Order: sequence, then structure tokens, then C-alpha cells
Amino acid sequence: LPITSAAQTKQTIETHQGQYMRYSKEHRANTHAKIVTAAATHFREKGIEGVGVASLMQTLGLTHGGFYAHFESKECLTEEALNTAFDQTLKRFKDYASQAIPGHKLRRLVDIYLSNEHRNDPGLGCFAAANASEITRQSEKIRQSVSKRLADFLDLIEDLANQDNINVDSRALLSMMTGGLLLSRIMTDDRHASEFLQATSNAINQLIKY
Amino acid sequence: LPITSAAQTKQTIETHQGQYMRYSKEHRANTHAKIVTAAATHFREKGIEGVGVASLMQTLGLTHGGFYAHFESKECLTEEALNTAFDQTLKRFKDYASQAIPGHKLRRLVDIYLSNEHRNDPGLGCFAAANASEITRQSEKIRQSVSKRLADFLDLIEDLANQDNINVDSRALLSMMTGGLLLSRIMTDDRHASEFLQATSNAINQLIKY
DNA sequence: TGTACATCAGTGAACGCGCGTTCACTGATGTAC
DNA sequence: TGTACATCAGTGAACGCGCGTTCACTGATGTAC
Repeated sequence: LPITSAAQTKQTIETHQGQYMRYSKEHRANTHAKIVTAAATHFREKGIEGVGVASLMQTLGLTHGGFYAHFESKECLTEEALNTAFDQTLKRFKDYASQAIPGHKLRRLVDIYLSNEHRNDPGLGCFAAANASEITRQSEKIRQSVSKRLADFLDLIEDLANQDNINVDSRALLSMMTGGLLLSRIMTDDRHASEFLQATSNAINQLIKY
Repeated sequence: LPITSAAQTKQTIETHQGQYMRYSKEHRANTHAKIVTAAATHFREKGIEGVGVASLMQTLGLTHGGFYAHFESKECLTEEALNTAFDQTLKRFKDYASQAIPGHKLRRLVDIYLSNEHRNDPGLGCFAAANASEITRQSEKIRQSVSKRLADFLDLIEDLANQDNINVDSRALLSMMTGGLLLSRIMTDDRHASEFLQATSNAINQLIKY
């Protein structure tokens, strides 16, 4: 991954107060965003505790010392990364489900969530499923952030259900989806893994077949 | 926790080969079992990575050096602890469900699994739910052991379903239960937590109401 | 009876390592005059 | 034009700490004779 150096993106602008800025605001914000995006992926792949600050920065061609110019602590990064991850995934799920005709939108969501692709690529998937038990032991602050985004997920489910004119409990549906995905990921052989996905998917279809 | 010292439980027996044993076999096995049992609880409360060998041994009034007289590695302990945890929980669930009259046994299982008690006391609860995302990233060996015990869990569900004369997919049911419990544990406030438990429970009842 | 020796669960210092975090610094770029 | 100085994202050595693991050892208990 060739990373543009600080020198390349450096720009000079003058603030209205007459103070000097050697680097443009965009440069700083870009680096910040790159760190968050990388963390969002790596946290989902290797767990939050499984990704060190140093190795994360190295991934971006940076050194660990610079991390604290962007974040107060790893926990602050975690909060931003989790929000970015949910942004990505919820948007992707929403776009995907929206393509289906009414009556099939929710089913589309379930299909992508309980797909082998989602199972095998946690880095771009549901943050809650990827780190479920770890989140359980995170700080109140982090758990609240996740709760908030899970509420967004529930809203999406309910919105889709409304469009489909289907009556389901969004919480029960989300429980099934995350549980099915998680158990599928625990399974070592592909057959049992797919069986969990399929069984859960079937049960949901039975539930939302109104 | 007052722990009986090595000296107290020490006994002398002579093997048939004429070799000497200063400590009885029971003593060694007892210590071994105590470590496994403590690990089974602590791993579920704090996560596998969240429990160090040293602090675990300290809990039992022992020092960390002695650990390796009992286990080749922390991974070996993990495997034994996970099996002990599943033994405990599956037995408890089975006993509890068996008390119900036919037609209500499976519902009893679901009730205890999705209870606030289970939510608030992971140390004695389902190992898979307590460490779901962490297990996902464990070695093949550990994941296979968990898979094996999850199969036992599925067997229990199917057995109960048969007694109830109910037709359900055990995998879908287990997905709902673990997912519901996990999401409930993520929630910071009790109301939302209970809602997840209740919503999942209701959906299951809808599913198994044959 | 006493002396020499064997057993072995448990001890605790030490190992290398990676963690999150701090901080004096560098160096490319600019302005001031 | 040249010299002095300011800015600040990023550097890298260092901090204390806990991790899993190793290993020479201790000490309570026994047998052998």
C-alpha cells in the first residue's frame, strides 16, 4: 500500500486570524480518517484487543507516536471506528435491500446478512457480530455507542418491514441474524457453518412470511 | 476463599510397582480440577484473554509457576475449561427443562436461557455466548471443541423438542438464544436489555408453537 | 532408634515480548523583515 | 535578496506493566536399612 507522504499532501493556508498552518486541514483530517477506517476493518477482523496501536499505524506507513496527535486514547479510536463500521455496513445493507421490490426487501437484508460472503469477510461486516462478546466487556461509553448503532439497525429493519408490509419484531430478527452469523463463524468446517446460516435464514423466512 | 494446603491433603500410597508417591493421586487431580473449574467461570466472566495464568492461580492461593505441572499451555487449559463449562451448563439446562411437563420442556429451556439471571451471571452460563466473538478467533483446535459441544447443545434441544412433540430447527433456535442473550448483554440499560430477551423469547414461542 | 535418600506439588525469580502511552525531537514548510 | 524564526504532523526512544512460559529450587513427606 503506497501511502502519500506528509510532504506530498502538505499545503499552506492562512487562517483568518493570521496564524500559520503548514499542513492543510484536509491533510490532518485525511490521516485521521485513514486511521479510523483501517481500525474499523482490523477491529472486525482481529478483535479490538487483537489490534495494537503500533501495528495499526504501521499498516498506514506511520509510526505509533503520531497516534496521540489524533486520538486521546485507544478507546476514543474504538468509538470512532465502531461508528464508521456501522455507517459502512448499515449503508451497504440499506442500499442492497432497497434494490428489492416491496415484499422482498427485508428478506434481502437477511440474505446478505446470513450469506457466506458476510461470514467469510468480517472486516466489512457487522461490527456487533464481529466483536459481540468483546463489546460486552467494554466500557459503558463504548457499549452505549454500540447500543445507539444497534438501535439504528433496528430502525432499518423496521423501515424495511414497513415497506414490505410485514409485521415482525426487529429485536428478535436482529438476535437471530447475529446469533446465526456468530455460530456459523465458530464452526470450523464449511458445511456446518453453512447449515447454521441456512437454518437461521429459513426460520426467519418462516417468521416474516406473514 | 480458604484453600486446603498441599500438606493437608497430602497422603502416601504405594503403587504396585513399588514406587513412592508423596501426594495421593486425588490431591493432584483435585488441584487440577480446581484450576479448570475456576477457569471455566473466570473465562466466561472476563473472557479468555481477560484472565491471566498468574491471576487465575492466585485466585486459588497458588503461584503461577505450578500451572505448568498441570497444563501444557493456556490453550490446553482453555480446552478443558470450555468442556467443564459446557458440562455444567448443559446439565443444569437439561435438569431444569426436564422438570417441566411434556409440551413445555423446550419452552423451559428457552426461559432459563433468555432469563435476566442468565444475562447477569455469565460465569455460570453458556460458554459460547459468553465468548462468542473471541472463540471465532481461537485456534482450530479450540473451535472444534466448541463446535462439538454446540452439537451436544443441539442434541439437547432436539431431544426436548421430541419430548414436546414439537418440530423446530435446533440450529435456528440456538442462534436466536445466543444472539438474544449477547445483544441483551451489550445493552447498558436494563430496560433495553430485557426487551431483547423478551422479544427473542416471544419470537421463539411463536416459532415452536406448533 | 537415627541417618540417608527419594518423591514431587508447589514456589518465585527470570525470560522475551507486546501493550498503551509519553515526550523531546525532526524536518519540511512557511512568514517576517 | 538572505537570515531568523514559527508551525506542527509525524518520529522513535523510553516508560511501566502484564502476558505466557521456563526452570532451579524448596520443603513436607515418605521409605530403606
